[in-house]
Amino acid sequence: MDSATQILDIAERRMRQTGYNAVSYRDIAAEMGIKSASLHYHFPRKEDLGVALTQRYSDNFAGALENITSSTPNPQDRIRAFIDIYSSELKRRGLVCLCAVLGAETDGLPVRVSVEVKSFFDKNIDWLTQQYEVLGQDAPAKHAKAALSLLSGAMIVSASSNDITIFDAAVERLSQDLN
Amino acid sequence: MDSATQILDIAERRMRQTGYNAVSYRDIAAEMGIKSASLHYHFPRKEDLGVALTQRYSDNFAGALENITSSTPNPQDRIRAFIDIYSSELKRRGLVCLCAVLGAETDGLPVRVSVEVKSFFDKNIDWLTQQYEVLGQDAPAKHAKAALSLLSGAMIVSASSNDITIFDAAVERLSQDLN
DNA sequence: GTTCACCTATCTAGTGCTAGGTAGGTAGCA
DNA sequence: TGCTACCTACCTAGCACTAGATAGGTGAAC
Repeated sequence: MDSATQILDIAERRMRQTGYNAVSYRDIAAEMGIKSASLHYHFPRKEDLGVALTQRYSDNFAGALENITSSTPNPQDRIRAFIDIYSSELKRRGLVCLCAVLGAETDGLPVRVSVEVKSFFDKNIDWLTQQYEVLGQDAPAKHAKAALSLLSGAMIVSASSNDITIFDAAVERLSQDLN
Repeated sequence: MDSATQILDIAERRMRQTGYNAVSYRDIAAEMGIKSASLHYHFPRKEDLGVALTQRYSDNFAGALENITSSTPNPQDRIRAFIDIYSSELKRRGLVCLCAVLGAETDGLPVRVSVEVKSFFDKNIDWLTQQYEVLGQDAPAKHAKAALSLLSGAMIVSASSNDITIFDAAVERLSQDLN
């Protein structure tokens, strides 16, 4: 596999577990079996790694949303598919959304990284707003903001408490709107 | 003011903005106008500071919940008062709940600190569960878990996006259950 | 005259980051 | 084909700096 991709994969997993500042080039390099100096060949500064990471994450997510939009006509099913993205990541890999984690330490991030995080939230809210609009919800934007907040918070509290029933309760709550 | 209290105050504010790992003894000491070595007199290890911080935060919160319980008979009003605690901190001081922030970086915290964070969430959920139970909600525990998740996530997303309407949407959503 | 709250000075470990080097591969050209 | 030039992806070595942490000293307050 491509080294840059491997670096991003490892950094992403670690940052989703511990946050941005707890992850070091040395840790990543050690896991890869190379020297930390070599990481700077691919990502000159840690900030560059952070930006590449959040952009890739955001792009992948946007792609997934496009797939849902084109393959799923029903807005209820679309929202269920949206929830499933977060759900499967948490249940299969035990990982919280990267941007939810980084969002919690916003003021401790390089500005370029926090800008990407904010942009990720924007895109999510916009997409959800569209779905709730089609669904005929009054105040679809409010619904979207609350839905994203609920999912983000549920991942964090659930992972931190090591209690998946917290996340499940949040999903159940969101699903009730769809009937 | 007592130095230990002052240290805790500064550390709390900074950690609620940037997370645990981005806060250093030097930063805190500089803001106080003393040397970083002096901090170790009050809190020998950073882990000790983290534990004291989360315990104080958790105790203060538990006290506030007791006050609400004894002074407010109506469960609807109790939940509104609960929401107001988070709301006023975010709106007046721009600060996210300490444990929501630390919860996001759980695996990057000293274990004793993450245990306190988990305990904070437990207490919140227990108290909310009681209120929803009195309210006659079916599945009060699920309601409580979703409510805490929603508030925690809304603080993070709202602060990170610098958009208070996100938090407001969450509060509105929670308030609708109470009518 | 002991305790308290701080200091100076220093340590070890670890951070991001850079300089300079090199093995092995690729492309252009005589 | 063989030579030259360049590139990729690492390496060793070490820089400057910051982290938390410690030992031992000082002056004021009780």
